[in-house]
Amino acid sequence: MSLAKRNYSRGDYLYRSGDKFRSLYAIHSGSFKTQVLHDDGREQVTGFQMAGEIIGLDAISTDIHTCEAIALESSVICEISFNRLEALSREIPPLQRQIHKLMSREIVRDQGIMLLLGSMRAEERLAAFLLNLSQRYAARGLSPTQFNLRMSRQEIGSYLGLKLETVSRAFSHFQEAGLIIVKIRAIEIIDLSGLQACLSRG
Amino acid sequence: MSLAKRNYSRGDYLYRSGDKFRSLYAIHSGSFKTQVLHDDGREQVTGFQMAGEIIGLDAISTDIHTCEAIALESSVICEISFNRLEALSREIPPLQRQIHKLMSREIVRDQGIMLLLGSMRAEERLAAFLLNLSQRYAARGLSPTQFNLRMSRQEIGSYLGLKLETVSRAFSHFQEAGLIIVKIRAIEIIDLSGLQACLSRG
DNA sequence: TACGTGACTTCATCCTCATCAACAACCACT
DNA sequence: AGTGGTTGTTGATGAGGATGAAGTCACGTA
Repeated sequence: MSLAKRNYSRGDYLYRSGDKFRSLYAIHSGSFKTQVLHDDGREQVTGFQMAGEIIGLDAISTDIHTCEAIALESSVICEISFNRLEALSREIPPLQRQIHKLMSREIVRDQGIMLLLGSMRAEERLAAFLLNLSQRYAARGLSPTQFNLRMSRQEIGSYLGLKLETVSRAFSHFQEAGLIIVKIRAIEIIDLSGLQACLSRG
Repeated sequence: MSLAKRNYSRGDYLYRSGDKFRSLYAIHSGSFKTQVLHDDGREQVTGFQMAGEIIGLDAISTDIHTCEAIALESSVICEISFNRLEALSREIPPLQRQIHKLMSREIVRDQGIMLLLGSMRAEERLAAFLLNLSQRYAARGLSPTQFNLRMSRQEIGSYLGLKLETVSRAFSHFQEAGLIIVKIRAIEIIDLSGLQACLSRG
């Protein structure tokens, strides 16, 4: 297994749309965003990935990357040769199953975002976003209620289908409502269940 | 390989959210919609599938179906045992590669919809939808410019993140602009490149 | 200290799309 | 034909979020 580690700084591309597909990338530390580009220049952030997650699954389909991945901070990446991974997985059924689960999980995640983009309003989207981050930090043994955002308001907006001003206003509104405390990129969640209620209230 | 064929009528469930995962389903003829449900009752159509396409990939992740699939018309389904498919694919590398491509293609498709939902306006969304259908009918040897919609305005709206009234208006507007002719569910595309222009114009 | 820059917030205004409601077309069943 | 139910069209109105511009804050540099 080729497991070469490589460093990336904020803004570095891990791969670009159109690049030939060779490997999957496991985030060893740090975080990335992935985004797709439209002909007319519009871009849509399709996900934020953090340590322990795998990027590059989109490219298996055509052997060409269809989106691009950019480091949000200093990060370390393990490159995984896909040919070797496929070969290995033929000999190790549990590995095969893991790969399938990994890809399926990505499909389920995307469906959740479609639900969010298709039928939630601005503040529900932001609440869902914060709760998702909270869960993922918790799953890594970090605080689920205090963390620093790695991405800008603009990037959050692109991910959630909103303009950055709307994101900014929703943050302010949550703060006024006593749900969170926002200091630019430092977030403290005061009332987790209040945020959850924000979601189910429709 | 268990390839039992089964018939479904309009409205029949192929599987429901929460069902145990056992098989993938290949659509032999007919068409389906898949949708996810939200706690508060909201639902979001995540895709329309037609003959030759595979449904059920979402369930591999947790062994539980996370969305539901419903027949849009009389349809025939081939059920494919996933355990046997995995076993076979260990012996037939090209099959393994096909499965990976299939799942990756689904991820790419979802990213396209995220782009649509996150950054396009109503008429662009409908144009993208019609062009996508057109391509898929063409790929099946059917007319890319004349076809019958299998789904209601409500279902199109749910898929595109719009209300059915907005969908209806967008259809009327395209017709006034001479791009298409709409007779309820019968669509004729008059000006394909005009529809494409509708997209890139932003 | 002064200046410049980039990221975030706030405000006033405008536009798109959702909402509510009335109506028309079509189907299945009497 | 008559009836009710479902689906689609159209119009008037309003709300949510986009837009554009200006203001604030933190930080780096001279």
